Amino acid sequence: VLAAANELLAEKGLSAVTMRAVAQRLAVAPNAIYSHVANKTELVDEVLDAVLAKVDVPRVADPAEALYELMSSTHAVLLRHPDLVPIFLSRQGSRGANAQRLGEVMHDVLAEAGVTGAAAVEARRVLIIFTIGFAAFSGAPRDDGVPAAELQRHFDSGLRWLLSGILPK
Amino acid sequence: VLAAANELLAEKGLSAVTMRAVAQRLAVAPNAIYSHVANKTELVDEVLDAVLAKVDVPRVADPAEALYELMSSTHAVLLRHPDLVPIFLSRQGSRGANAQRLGEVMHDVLAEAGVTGAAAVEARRVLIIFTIGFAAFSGAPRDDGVPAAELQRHFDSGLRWLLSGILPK
DNA sequence: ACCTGAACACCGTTCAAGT
DNA sequence: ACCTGAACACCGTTCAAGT
Repeated sequence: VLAAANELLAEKGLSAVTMRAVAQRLAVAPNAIYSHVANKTELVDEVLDAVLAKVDVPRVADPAEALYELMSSTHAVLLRHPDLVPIFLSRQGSRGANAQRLGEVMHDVLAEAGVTGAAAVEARRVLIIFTIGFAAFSGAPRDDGVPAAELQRHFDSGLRWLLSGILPK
Repeated sequence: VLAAANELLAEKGLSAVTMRAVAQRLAVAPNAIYSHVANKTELVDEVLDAVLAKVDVPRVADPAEALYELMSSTHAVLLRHPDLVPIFLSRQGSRGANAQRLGEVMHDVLAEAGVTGAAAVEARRVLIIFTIGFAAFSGAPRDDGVPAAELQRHFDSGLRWLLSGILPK
């Protein structure tokens, strides 16, 4: 079921992931899906978390650089699924297993950099929101002519600004 | 038509803004709406821009403080329409008249602060995305117990970090 | 445990026709 | 210019029933 949903996502985007389409792909009646998943929200949540599995966890010594790479990798993965990103943003609350794993990685790296406690929670939240938010914006269908490379540079700048605000000097 | 759509939004949220519901409120057949609007996307775009009319444009001398207040006001307005925000983020490209007006205000204030040209475009984009992104996250239905005041503080911190990165020292 | 058939209460949109 | 009636091609979800 989850596999079928992910295939549909990869092939035809989020709007093609309907209960009925998933059922059809499995050569089964539409309502049969409800034997495996409570409702569409739950299905989508699982699909979302599956995407996060593709984020690379960096292994570099410098914590500032590790954070930079972690957020860049997340940004890149999200850009490959533009239609998912807005839903990501509205659902976010460390739901899935992969989301939680990434949250812990961030926590550890921040601790290495000397940021702990409430400051770490704050830093993590700001970085996550900035990253997902930027991906949502950049991945949207563009009617203006802004090139992807420029958006990428702006993401970089913003990320650096935040990191230099977050990390102790 | 637009008025009916905005009423529905205010009363019952975005999901209640359907072509059929708007038609019903006007005591008219569903397809009659298509005499006044090309499709649902166009309707929603107009509803979105109407919301932006509520943002206060600050008139304080210090450009740093003006930017802070402008973004805070935008954030506050967006938080009053949580279900709209994800769509905002995915549609953003200076579409509506109000969005454009706010963009120009930001441009002017940045110029006062000595930020012009490509740097101004970059700063504007980063600030807008951060603000909308944070509103999208904060406005989402919370299953975790994070209090609104804490999210507000984190928005503030992030905004200050960005501003100190953006503005010349 | 997993599936089907049938139905309910919806969507956005189009087309031809009326005034 | 603005509306209607009727239809098309969809949705998510539920319920009773079958294996």
